[in-house]
Amino acid sequence: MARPREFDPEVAMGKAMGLFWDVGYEEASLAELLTTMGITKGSFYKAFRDKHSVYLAALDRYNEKVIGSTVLFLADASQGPGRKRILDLFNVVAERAQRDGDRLGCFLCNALVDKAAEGGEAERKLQTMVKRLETAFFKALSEEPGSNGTIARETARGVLSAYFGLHVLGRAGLSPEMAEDCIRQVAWLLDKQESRHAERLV
Amino acid sequence: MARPREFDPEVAMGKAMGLFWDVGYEEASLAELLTTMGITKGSFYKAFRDKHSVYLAALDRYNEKVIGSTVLFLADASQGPGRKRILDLFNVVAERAQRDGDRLGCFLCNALVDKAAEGGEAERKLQTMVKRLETAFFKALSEEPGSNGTIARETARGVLSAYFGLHVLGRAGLSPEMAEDCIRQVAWLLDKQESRHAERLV
DNA sequence: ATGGTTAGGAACCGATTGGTACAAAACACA
DNA sequence: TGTGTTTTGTACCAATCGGTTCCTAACCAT
Repeated sequence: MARPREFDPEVAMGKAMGLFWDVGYEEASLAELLTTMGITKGSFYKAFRDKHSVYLAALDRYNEKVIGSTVLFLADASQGPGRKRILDLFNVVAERAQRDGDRLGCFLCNALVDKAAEGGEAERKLQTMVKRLETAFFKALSEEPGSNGTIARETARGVLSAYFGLHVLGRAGLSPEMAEDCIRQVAWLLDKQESRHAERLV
Repeated sequence: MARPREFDPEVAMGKAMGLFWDVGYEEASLAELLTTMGITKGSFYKAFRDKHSVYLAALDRYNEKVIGSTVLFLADASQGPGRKRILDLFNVVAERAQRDGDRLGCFLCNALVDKAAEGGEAERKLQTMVKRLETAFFKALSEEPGSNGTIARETARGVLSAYFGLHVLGRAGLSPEMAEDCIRQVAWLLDKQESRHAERLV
């Protein structure tokens, strides 16, 4: 009994997330946001509250879609052992960073550095996402029999920081050799954890 | 034979660097920049070109002062072996990140993520800074007799990515346990390199 | 066809953006 | 004490910021 929307709020939010992901909160002007969403001001303010709430929603969306699928991948035993899944993830990240024109990096990582997040609701969202990633790594590392929780936790955190580090390096243009070497170090961390577990089993 | 400056451009630039470091380029409005520099518009535009050139100068200053002293520290053999110097550096970073109110992180890391850098002169500056840090780690790792260049290079790059990763985690509020675990992983990477060198000496 | 209801778009808002113009103020030198 | 030169502060600028208002267009139900 009224005029229907001409756009899909879901896909518009997707576009919005892409922009915030790419350029951050402040750098994304409302005008730019509107053109990338493909709607005009009227529709925007009818459908959403304001720019900031769209940013928060974009963070939620990233949590659901991107973090969600990486967590799923890290938990998917059909993809091989935990060690392999983690390395595969890193390889995907490195490959994407090397595709030219693709300097998105990781929205979570970018937003952590972006000052827009500080203090408010955004910061809490970011912290829960960090926690989610950490425990995803942890679980992938804990699945082997004989694994030790403390050791797996340590390793997971080291892997997490390497994960963010690789993304940061990706923002500056990541050479294939650099990427390869970074990933090799992660592989060492994983090997180290395996051998420490083995020691405990003796 | 004319009116002298009432401010020291050197210290004003220092304040400017602090602001850009803290909040990034876009987020630092000219008005905010002026108040933190302690000068007014007239003096600003007489002494400097514009906001962007001050940003570039701030990057240069960071390169000279902060990166410079880090590189010096990493090269200072009187501070103990290379392995210890690297771990000491990481501990300093972690401690600073845990002091509350101190969420600066690393200007280089922040600027890499900040979209303001992309494409222009800023990006080149950032890339040279990254390279400088990498070779500083590399040299610290290469000083031991019997060390292998390829292995040291790999390790240096892994350490570099962990370095950035720790800074990113610091922006989100770094718990002491998280910091401890991250640093322990770096220690493992360094141990790994030592044992690989030892193997080659057999 | 028509009335009720909502979306869309453009005009408009005050505030703020980075930057310029210019007059007054403060010094060095004569 | 002038006088020339530079800094300083203020007034001003167009452009853009995020956001509101309001009228028209478009749809559904009757």
